[in-house]
Amino acid sequence: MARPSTAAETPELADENYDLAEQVGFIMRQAAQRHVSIFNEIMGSDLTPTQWAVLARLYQDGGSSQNLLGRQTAMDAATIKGVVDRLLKRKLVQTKPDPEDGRRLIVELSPAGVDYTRELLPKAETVTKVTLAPLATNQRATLIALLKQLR
Amino acid sequence: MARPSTAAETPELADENYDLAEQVGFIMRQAAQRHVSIFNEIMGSDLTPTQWAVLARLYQDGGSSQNLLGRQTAMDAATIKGVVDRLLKRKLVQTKPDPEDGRRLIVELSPAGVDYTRELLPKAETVTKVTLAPLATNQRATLIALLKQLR
DNA sequence: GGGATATCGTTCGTATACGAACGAGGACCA
DNA sequence: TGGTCCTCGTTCGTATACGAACGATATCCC
Repeated sequence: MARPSTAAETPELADENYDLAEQVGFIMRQAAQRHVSIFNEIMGSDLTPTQWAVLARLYQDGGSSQNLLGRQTAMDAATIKGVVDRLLKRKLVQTKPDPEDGRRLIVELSPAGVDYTRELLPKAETVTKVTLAPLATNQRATLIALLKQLR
Repeated sequence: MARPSTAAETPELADENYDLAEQVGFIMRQAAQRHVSIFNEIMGSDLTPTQWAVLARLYQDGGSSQNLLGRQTAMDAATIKGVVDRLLKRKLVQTKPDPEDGRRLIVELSPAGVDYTRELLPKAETVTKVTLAPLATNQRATLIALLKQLR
């Protein structure tokens, strides 16, 4: 490892083997960036990956409370609120109070949201396909299995 | 796949096999979230993963122009500017104009930044270790090799 | 020399991400 | 019944992320 020009010359050899470019976190961030880039190309820039996650989850399993929806799509309460608000503004989603629990807000797809989601499903499948294109078929299953263990 | 309550009943069976929870992008986002969470626990909340990436890169290879530094740490020009600005405010980094190119701003570690980075190196190694802890040794190399193909 | 082209750093706007704090509502038990 | 504790949704502040546009500077090539 090269020394920075301003470094005092007391190299602790024990740490000289740290290479940023070899750390999982850094590599994973780059892979995720490429994925988002592919997503934007294919899905169009008017929908983000997190917004799509919400639509897809609601399409699969119907409405749920806002916080639960956030858990199902890997967003905390503050983040899911912003996403739902933006989907509400576009009328892809609608909300209503939960009659059984005064704290809860039920979020579900609007009819327009259902149509919109259904139209985008083939593109979403393409996103996954293109993202995994550099890998051989058996490698794709391996990668997904390994990533699942890191959740 | 369950139908959303507001869906018209015209299932296109071709798309019924899309499951959000099985898409690489979604799984990768969750794995990245866990990694960041581990990072924050170990490194302390006063430094972010991207800020660390900048410090580590400068420590390894010395100063470089701001945009090049961004490329090396996987950030675009707008993002790297914000990160450098915040590191400047903490005096972990210093800048100077490039005498050979009037457009360039050279960014390098300050002496305090060198010390700070060197102290954190062992913790950074721990972050990688803990992140990969759920995997067997041979699986770790496999995962990294696969992720590298997705950049 | 000078014009076309490219790069550099900056700024703006929008969208995640998430910690922290808050009030309202619900569950539980003494 | 009343108190304690938890969950829910909301808001604030900070930090990535990145597209788009801009002016300043370099480079290339006729």
